[in-house]
Amino acid sequence: MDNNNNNKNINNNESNNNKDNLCDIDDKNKIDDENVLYRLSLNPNKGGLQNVDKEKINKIIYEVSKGSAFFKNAKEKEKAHFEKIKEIKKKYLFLKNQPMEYEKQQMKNIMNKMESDRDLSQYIVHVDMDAFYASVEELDNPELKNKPMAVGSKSMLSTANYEARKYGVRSAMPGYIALKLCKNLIIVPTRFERYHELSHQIRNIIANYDPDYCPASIDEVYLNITNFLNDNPNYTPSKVTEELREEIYKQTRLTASAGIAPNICSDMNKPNGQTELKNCTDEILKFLKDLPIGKVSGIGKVAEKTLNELGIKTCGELKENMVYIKELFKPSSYQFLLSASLGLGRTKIENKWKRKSISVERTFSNTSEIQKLEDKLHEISCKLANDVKKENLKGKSVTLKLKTSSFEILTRCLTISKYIYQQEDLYKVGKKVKFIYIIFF
Amino acid sequence: MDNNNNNKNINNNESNNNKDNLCDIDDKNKIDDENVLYRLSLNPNKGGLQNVDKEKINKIIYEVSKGSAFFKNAKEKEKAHFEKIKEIKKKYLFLKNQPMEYEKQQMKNIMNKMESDRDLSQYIVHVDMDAFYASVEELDNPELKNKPMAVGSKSMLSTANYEARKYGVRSAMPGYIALKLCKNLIIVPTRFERYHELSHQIRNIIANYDPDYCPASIDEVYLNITNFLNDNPNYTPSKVTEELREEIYKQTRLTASAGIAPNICSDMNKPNGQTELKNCTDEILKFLKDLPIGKVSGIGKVAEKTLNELGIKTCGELKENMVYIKELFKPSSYQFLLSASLGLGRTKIENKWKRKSISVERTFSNTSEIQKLEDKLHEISCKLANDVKKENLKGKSVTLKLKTSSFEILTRCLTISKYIYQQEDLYKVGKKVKFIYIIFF
DNA sequence: ACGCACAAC
DNA sequence: TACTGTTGTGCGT
DNA sequence: GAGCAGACC
DNA sequence: TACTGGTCTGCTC
Ligand SMILES: Nc1ncnc2c1ncn2[C@H]1C[C@H](O)[C@@H](COP(=O)(O)OP(=O)(O)OP(=O)(O)O)O1
Ligand SMILES: Nc1ncnc2c1ncn2[C@H]1C[C@H](O)[C@@H](COP(=O)(O)OP(=O)(O)OP(=O)(O)O)O1
Ligand SMILES: [Mg+2]
Ligand SMILES: [Mg+2]
Ligand SMILES: [Mg+2]
Ligand SMILES: [Mg+2]
Repeated sequence: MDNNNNNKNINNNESNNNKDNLCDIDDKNKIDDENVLYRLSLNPNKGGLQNVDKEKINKIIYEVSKGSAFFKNAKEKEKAHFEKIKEIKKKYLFLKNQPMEYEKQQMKNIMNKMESDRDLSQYIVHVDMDAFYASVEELDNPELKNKPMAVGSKSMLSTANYEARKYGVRSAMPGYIALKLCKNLIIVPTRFERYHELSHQIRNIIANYDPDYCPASIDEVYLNITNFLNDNPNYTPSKVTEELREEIYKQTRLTASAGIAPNICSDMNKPNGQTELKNCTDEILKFLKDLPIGKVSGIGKVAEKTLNELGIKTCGELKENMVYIKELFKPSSYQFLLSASLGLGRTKIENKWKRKSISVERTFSNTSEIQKLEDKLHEISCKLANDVKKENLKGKSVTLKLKTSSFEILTRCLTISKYIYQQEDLYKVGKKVKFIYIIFF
Repeated sequence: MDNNNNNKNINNNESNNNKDNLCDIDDKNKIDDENVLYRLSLNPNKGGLQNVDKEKINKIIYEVSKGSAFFKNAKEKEKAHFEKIKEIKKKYLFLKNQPMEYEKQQMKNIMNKMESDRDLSQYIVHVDMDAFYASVEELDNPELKNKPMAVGSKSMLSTANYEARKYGVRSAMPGYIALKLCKNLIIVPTRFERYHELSHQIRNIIANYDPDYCPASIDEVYLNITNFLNDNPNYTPSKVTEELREEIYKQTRLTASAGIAPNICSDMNKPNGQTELKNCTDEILKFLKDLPIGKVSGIGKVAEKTLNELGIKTCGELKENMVYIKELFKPSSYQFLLSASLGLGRTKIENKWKRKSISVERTFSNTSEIQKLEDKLHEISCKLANDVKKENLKGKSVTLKLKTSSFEILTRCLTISKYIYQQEDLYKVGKKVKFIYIIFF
């Protein structure tokens, strides 16, 4: 499920790939390892605790990662992104030297219009469970409590409890690296069914406050408590949220955090906390003023770096620079950033989620044996057919994804005339797809 | 060594690949297996005996081969060739309906000119050893005599003795197929050094008759006995040739056959025979009249089929059709066919052979493991470096050849700035070369 | 329609 | 020894 | 310069 | 079970 469809790709700028022959001599197309590191876990803006020794942790991560194929791939990606940034910067510097008086006035008008359209009538709450998988594991095995623990395997962790986060252990961190950061880390295997069970339980609780709640992921929900507040005049938004979280805790012994605000960080007071942003423009803008842009959901590490390179580090700075952003980014990205800079989250919650795709993927150790690849194709086609059957689905576009040992990701897609759903058909279409592979280099 | 540089590729016609959208409805692009078989050994025009049960042999070959990857490949090749033939035929039919009076007169003039330029003053002899490798093996192991025997392995035979040829066993036939044709066939492994030894011995004998003899391959030589005849007036060309063959036999106990004629089949009287074509236009043309075109060195199975499809089966017919051939084939092919139709072989023998390329190739069982391919690359680079060293060579263009399990042949070439010759360099360049490979289909 | 880079959890 | 798996977005071609 | 089909032994 | 290995030519792009 993915009801988080706000803006999954805002990295769309106007750098038209005019590879300029005239370019700085000492540019040299080299990317320092340091500039790659930000892609390898530990973004302080994203999930995790603050008070950790960032320097030390990054050093360890770097020592473990450097030279690896994964690191090399990150470096390649970084190099490509660096080129894009160069283009944007150039345009930005040019624009900065323009008066842009008309555009500035225009931007003011746009913002004023949006401001006047701001819907302050709705009370939206965003609830997100704390260290969800890890907390469920602690629930089922209390011995794990107060010990650094993470869910996943030595290859990859899904999440870590807050004890482990003190050491820098995070979601999407390989377990063997996490162990370097915290040698006492306990790694427990994933049990999806159990997490889904509790996820349902939690949603049922939330339904009492808004039957039209909108699940955003396995551990989070958006709900609109405006109706509830009208029906229960003695409640305040904060009180509703407290009660809701308390109710979750009572029934599941799991803690949740919440944000009372349109689309604004519910993780300000994590874990087991909540933050209210009054439905009031001034307070929202004050909150945003110094909020690092990377905190905004939809701005990932790449977009964050792009903006940082333009000198934009906070949402306040973003707002100030929207005149330029309008010129530098494609319309949809600009629109998203504009909304973000004004703190305009959705005030309408829709829960009519309809699946658009279904997929199975497996990572396996490097091989050059076609037979092994075919075996894998068979394996995933079986699982996929099974999953498809469960939901009575059918599809007519099949994408085969291949990740090389250098972490390059290739996809090949084939759209066929009739809908299919059976394993044999999926496998057959998968086999039809061709990957071009280069031998030797 | 290859001093046989007459015409190694005459399959160059004027079919400009105009793939016509308008084409016979029942054409269907299908090639019957029967039309593929001619590519799989047993071309009666080429080496071998005549009086064999061609039908039966072809049936056995077909039964063993059909369905194999090799056969499928031959079929693909045939399909492509079929398209070419279609184009040529279409043009041919068009031309046949033209008066072509000017062209016919022009052709007569050309032929008359060539005829008057014909050099009948030189006596050229072409000596070719009988079943060379096999005869050497019989020489060294007389037990093999009078038994069907071939040289090579179960995978591939280089040649067969005349006893084996009665069963249809031929050069370039896989040993395991040959065994189906002749279950008592003895297959002995190849011993190149030994054949080369005898080859030298034979050449030394020939040098007595023409010190400027020209080796055309390991077992054959062109020599010009004109000087010898002048110096020894009591000899006739036939007598010289007989003496020469007798001398070879005396000194090596190996039989040779010979043709006394400019470039005309020395295998008319194989084995252990000789044929003289008088230096006289009429006799030459009479000989050519009914000679199947496939007998001509330079006309392989593909060119033979092309011509056959035009109704041209003999050199006589070829001569009659040269007006059309001139239009249908590219200049160099036309030139070659014209000379062939008139029986104009080279009357100048050159022995200034200079190597143009040197290569090593190995066939191995199918693999999709890069490591194995790299190992093979290493192996052949070692052998190549060794061979290169022996002749003190160096080169700056490296071609890597890859044969797939479906017998598709791919080559990739890389020309570098400086000359190389060491194994390490050869290997390195080989590794630089890239093959594009398609996974799954 | 396809392939890619990014994003979130 | 070892860097996930699922869903979705927007853009360029 | 590069890649392919065809040829010969 | 299994369809070679070495050298060269001409065409096309
Ligand atoms: N990169 C990932 N890969 C796989 N599973 C993930 C990943 N990130 C998160 N998950 C899973 C495990 C998490 O417990 C669950 C919810 O994610 P999320 O809410 O972002 O973090 P969390 O609930 O573990 O901690 P937090 O207290 O920060 O919310 O989704
Ligand atoms: N296709 C081949 N592959 C590898 N080696 C070959 C091939 N054809 C011939 N040879 C080798 C083995 C032969 O004995 C030698 C001389 O070839 P060639 O003169 O054509 O046949 P031959 O000498 O075996 O019989 P013939 O009596 O017909 O001349 O070259
Ligand atoms: Mg959470
Ligand atoms: Mg979450
Ligand atoms: Mg011979
Ligand atoms: Mg020969």
